[in-house]
Amino acid sequence: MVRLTHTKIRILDRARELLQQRGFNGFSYNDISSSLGVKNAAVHYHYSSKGDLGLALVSYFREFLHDRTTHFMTHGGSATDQLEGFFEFTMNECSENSDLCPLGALATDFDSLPDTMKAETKLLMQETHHWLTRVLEVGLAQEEFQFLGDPSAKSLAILAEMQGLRQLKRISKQPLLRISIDQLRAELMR
Amino acid sequence: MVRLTHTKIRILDRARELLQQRGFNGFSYNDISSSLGVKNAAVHYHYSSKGDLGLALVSYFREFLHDRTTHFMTHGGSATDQLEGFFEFTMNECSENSDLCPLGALATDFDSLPDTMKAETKLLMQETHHWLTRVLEVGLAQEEFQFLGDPSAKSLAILAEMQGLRQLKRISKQPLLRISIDQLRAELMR
DNA sequence: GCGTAAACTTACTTACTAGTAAGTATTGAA
DNA sequence: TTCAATACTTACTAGTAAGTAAGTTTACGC
Repeated sequence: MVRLTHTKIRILDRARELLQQRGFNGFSYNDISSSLGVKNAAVHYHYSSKGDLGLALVSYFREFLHDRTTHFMTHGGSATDQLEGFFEFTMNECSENSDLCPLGALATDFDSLPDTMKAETKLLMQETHHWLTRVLEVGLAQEEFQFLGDPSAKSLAILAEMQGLRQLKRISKQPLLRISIDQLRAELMR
Repeated sequence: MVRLTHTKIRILDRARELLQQRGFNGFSYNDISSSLGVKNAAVHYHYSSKGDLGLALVSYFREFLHDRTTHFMTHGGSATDQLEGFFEFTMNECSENSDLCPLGALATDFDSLPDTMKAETKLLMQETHHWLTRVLEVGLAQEEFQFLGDPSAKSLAILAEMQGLRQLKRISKQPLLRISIDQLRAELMR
């Protein structure tokens, strides 16, 4: 018999893929189970309701963000490195299979999400916003960046632009991100 | 007996509301019929399939865009007026009930849309992009605007930012749009 | 080898989805 | 006055959604 113990991890990863491809209301327990070769009830065994699964998903995104940014947030570092890392990550995730930004995928279905998921999604957004704001603040202080307005507003604008571009890319099927990131870099960097 | 002849129009308008609130896969024929006080089959009478309804919806958005921009596209005019009209419309639509941008609402569910809807959505995006690009071109030539990069890339960035902001606003429940539009204006206008 | 817990499957339920077939009321034209 | 089209309703279908109860297999500690 082959090992099955990592089923929970596989479920979460498949759910993540499906979320970023179809939105939270766009996939079912059956979509997950059939592609993993297990039964519907196996998914319910690990995540008793779809709300539980969704909550675990958003928590995963929060942890991922935390892991990637915690060193910068506690010890500082180059703002350019952080921003370039963000751009690179976004472009990789987007080019592979046109995955949506998690926040973008959750936003459309936001009204129908259970309250626990809403709260967790709000935290994910706040933390993402907070991190990028900090990057811009540091970049401004270290004279790596230049921009008008305050860092909080500018970081939100950048996040919104990336999120929107990843969605528009699915409609137009063209590599919109490369050009827009180049332009953003040109505007931001001295 | 009260007049019912305008049922088709009411169906389309309610479907538009639901699309911008929940996405295309987030509402059912029953959601429409029950809130209009008619039966499920009445919706099917006017729009035989959900794909038909969706196609009519996207066509409606295209017509709306065309009506609002045709004078500028054929006779020219002030680029600032066009841009301010766009900002004002976006802010009104967004503040009323946190409606999503149509393209944003369609993007998440894009993969599952019927081909006819995909094609029509692509046209809506192209036409929106083409209009805003023209506005930026004219604004640049008339020295109303200033920005880096080419107008096509910049207009896409603006559209993506607006779309993303309207989504993020639902998560944070805060008036993000006003600040971001102010900032965009400050960057763009001389 | 025995008991127990973890990790499932089988087989089901209830609710809701898009969609349809057949019937009914209303309207306007010939 | 009849005919036919329009605009529906009633009553249904097949498919799929999330969720559950009860049984089965596997691994491990004792």
